Amino acid sequence: MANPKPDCLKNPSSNICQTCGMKDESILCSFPDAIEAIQKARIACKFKAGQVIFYAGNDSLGIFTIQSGLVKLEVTSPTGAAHTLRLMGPGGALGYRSLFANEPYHASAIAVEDCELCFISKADIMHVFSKHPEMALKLLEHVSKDLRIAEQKWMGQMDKGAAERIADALLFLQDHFAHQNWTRREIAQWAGTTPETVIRTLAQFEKDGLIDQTDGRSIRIISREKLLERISTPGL
Amino acid sequence: MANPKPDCLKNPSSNICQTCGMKDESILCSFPDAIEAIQKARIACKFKAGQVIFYAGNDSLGIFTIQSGLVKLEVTSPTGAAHTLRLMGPGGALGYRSLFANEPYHASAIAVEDCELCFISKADIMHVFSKHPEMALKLLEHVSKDLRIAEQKWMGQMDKGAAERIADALLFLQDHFAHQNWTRREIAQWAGTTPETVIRTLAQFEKDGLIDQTDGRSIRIISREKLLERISTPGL
DNA sequence: AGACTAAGCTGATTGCCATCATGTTTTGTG
DNA sequence: CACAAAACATGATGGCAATCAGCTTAGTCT
Repeated sequence: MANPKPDCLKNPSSNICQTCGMKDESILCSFPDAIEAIQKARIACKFKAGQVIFYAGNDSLGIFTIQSGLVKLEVTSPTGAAHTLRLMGPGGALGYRSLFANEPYHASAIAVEDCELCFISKADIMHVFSKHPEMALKLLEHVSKDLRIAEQKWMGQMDKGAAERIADALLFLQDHFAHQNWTRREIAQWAGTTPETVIRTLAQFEKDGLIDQTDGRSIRIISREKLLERISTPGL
Repeated sequence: MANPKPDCLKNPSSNICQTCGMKDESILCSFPDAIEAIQKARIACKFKAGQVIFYAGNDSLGIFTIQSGLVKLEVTSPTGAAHTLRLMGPGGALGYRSLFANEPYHASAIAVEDCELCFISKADIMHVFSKHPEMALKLLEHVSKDLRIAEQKWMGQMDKGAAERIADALLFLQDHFAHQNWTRREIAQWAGTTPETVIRTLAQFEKDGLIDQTDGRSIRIISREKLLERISTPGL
């Protein structure tokens, strides 16, 4: 096969994966029939925290699935501010939007933690699709949900204050990702605000007994209920 | 066939359409083989400006394609502010995201102008898909592009000032939709701001010779170039 | 025509939050 | 251990845009 391979696969830290575990949660593995075909097509690669998996503007050569670790999709505005679009953990995937849209990446993918990925080339994906047409519908469902999530998060940002967005972010990050060491900057990039505002807001939350951050820099949520109250109180 | 039909089809203004013209641009008509099957499944319905085609929270029973007129997808925040998520004209479609995600609508669809739609039930869509698997890939491409557009517009809103977003809106609305009578309110809902701010900004644009609004309420763009300059000037 | 409603327009005010500046603590690396 | 770099924290300032209020114009209906 003469499939193009991303640069990362030529790095010394890469190696061919014959036996890497297949997570059931992965969007590519909903159909048992297709798993074997995908297994054969996978190529493993590893990234350290902070490394860039792909850059906005480049073409998508295939899909990365996440075996372990956390990855963020990030866009940088003309003014230089970075914002986190999506976060993906084990079982998630990267690069599928660009692949299916036949567009270049519109965001860069960056490893938040050390992580292990598997790469599946576009040709291999399409080959599996041709044998298992139901998979396209499954992916369609997945991307359609992504679209709702993006539009909802967007609208949420619009008419909420910074404190509400930060409370939102705290709950979301705790619920969906084990990773405990979120920096104030990372929270800010997810909540669409600045590190200073995050710091001030967290101090206020602590004063109000909603969270506890006396233990180093980690944030412990004391009262989910009160945090939830802060998120949307229509009339007040 | 015992397919569920939306309420609108029971209205007096609805009628069965046997011969309505099929637009080539429609996302459902990329495959000639499938057109005939879809033709048979279509049901026509009409809406007047301001009428609601479906409400957020309801389940998607199928897809509407737009024969003529303009439709907006709108969300209302807990505080009561309305924002326009997407705009669709002739050849566009409605309801497909919810359908494929198997989720309720997350936004309401409202006719901006009088319009003529055609409804195709979920069962009919799926039947066509099963015979033409390539169509699912085409839809996947379409939704993937929607996702990019949503994420890009969102990011654009984040770190642009109101004037930039309004300049953006003016150009976008002129380029993509013939409809000339955008109210200040509609522009505000698209640009993510308030009617007052739109009015003040337009007055400033007029003073600077970018637009002309002496003719009643319509907005004539004098200099696209200068408007574009306002949109993104990174360093300055 | 007159009345009523929606849209357009203007001014004054306020508050939120980004920005800048500065200092402190933590981390991690040779 | 030292030292640099990054993260955390806090204060002061200013600008932008939402909000509220009042008013004018346009459009519609009887």
